Amino acid sequence: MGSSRDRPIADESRDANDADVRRQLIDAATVEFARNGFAGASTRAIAVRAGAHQPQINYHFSSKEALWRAVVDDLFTQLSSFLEPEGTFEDPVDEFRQWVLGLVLFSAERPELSRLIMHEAASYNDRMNWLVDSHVGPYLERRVRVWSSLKDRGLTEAIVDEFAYFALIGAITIPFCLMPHVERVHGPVDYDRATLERHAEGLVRAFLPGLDS
Amino acid sequence: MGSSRDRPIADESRDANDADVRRQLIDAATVEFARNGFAGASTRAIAVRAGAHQPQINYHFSSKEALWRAVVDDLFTQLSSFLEPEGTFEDPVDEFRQWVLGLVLFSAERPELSRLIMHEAASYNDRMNWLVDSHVGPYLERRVRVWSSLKDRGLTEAIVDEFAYFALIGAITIPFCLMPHVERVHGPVDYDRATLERHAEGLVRAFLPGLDS
DNA sequence: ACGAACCATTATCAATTGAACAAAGCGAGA
DNA sequence: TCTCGCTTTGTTCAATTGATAATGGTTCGT
Repeated sequence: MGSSRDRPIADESRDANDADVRRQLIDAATVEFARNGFAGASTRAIAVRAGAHQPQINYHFSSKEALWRAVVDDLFTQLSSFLEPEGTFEDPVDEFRQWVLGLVLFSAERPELSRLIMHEAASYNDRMNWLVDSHVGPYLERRVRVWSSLKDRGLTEAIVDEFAYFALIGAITIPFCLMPHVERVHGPVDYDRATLERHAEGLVRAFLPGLDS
Repeated sequence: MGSSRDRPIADESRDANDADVRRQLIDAATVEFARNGFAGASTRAIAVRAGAHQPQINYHFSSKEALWRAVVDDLFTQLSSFLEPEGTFEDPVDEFRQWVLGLVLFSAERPELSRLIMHEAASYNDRMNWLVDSHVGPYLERRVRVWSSLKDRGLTEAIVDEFAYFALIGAITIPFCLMPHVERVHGPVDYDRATLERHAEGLVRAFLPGLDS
């Protein structure tokens, strides 16, 4: 254990250390939580992956739960950078299209967020309540409103309204959520920007047949 | 469902007891595994929910893992009863439509299967390997073949091929997988057969715009 | 140079986990 | 009635969990 293999810091890093451990811990926790869920991820496994020691988790974050929330905060920050403009659209179709594309690109790059949510979303626990209250809630309401607006224009597919948003979320994220399986079936897949854009546009047209371009 | 939940054996049950404990344990484990994942579900919580004792799990099943596999076997048995005909179709469109409807109806009644899979599918572990090898594998290949067949006829939406099946699976199951959230947003939803049929048809037409009925 | 604040590191805690074991209960057949 | 096989029940174990305490070292302000 005492070897230099698991040493957390390189010799050159003097003060980079400060926030660096936090960063390493968050990145490691993102992987572990996304793979194994909250209960399945142990703080020791996270620490090993981060090249740190287990008590450092309780030092830099107050608890395992707080680390989990920090991971989610971090992922949603990254997500928002993919959905940047957000609200500057006049045409709901443009907004819808931009949102689908942004979510596709984000899910391809960071499938961890969807995986993390899927682990918690099967029931209502404290973590899920926090997630809905502090992140998903208002965001989701806006999406529902855009969908209503599109429906009023007669553009939407005849999917049951209550399910439309979640069906779309599923269609967008599940292929990336289950990427190991996609590749098991189809072999390695490459996600050039062009392919992802084509995919996003396909989904838009599937859910908005009224566009009939 | 069982009326006497907190009692392991009803007084009347003489030999019904034999397989009854197995049944109770599987039902309880289905709930616990679906809610909390494999790691998050404890054998003690399962036993309490089943009105049984924790060591009975290792007696009737050899291990927690074996119980999990029994749960999955049970759920797939129920699924197959929803997708009954399976292979008697000449027209791939009929087969596709029947499959979507079956999966919608099943997911509405037993969202546990999708939830259970979502918990495991984020990475490849022993459980996921077993699940793919013994249940999902050939089933999935058939779906991919049907999709190819539909694509050859120019019926499919221009979704990236490798993602089509998984996007559809996501669109079908996620609304039921995340039912607590659907109801949090839209209030209680009722799943009359008619509504579910309408929903399934909407999804079919979304992914097969070539039908343009 | 001194001490204070910060952080890494080791060791250890109580609680919970899945599993194992032994003994008792119980029904059926000889 | 007695015995045998299956099941239940109570207890216990080793391992793992998240968290804390204690110690040591480094950096910076004064």
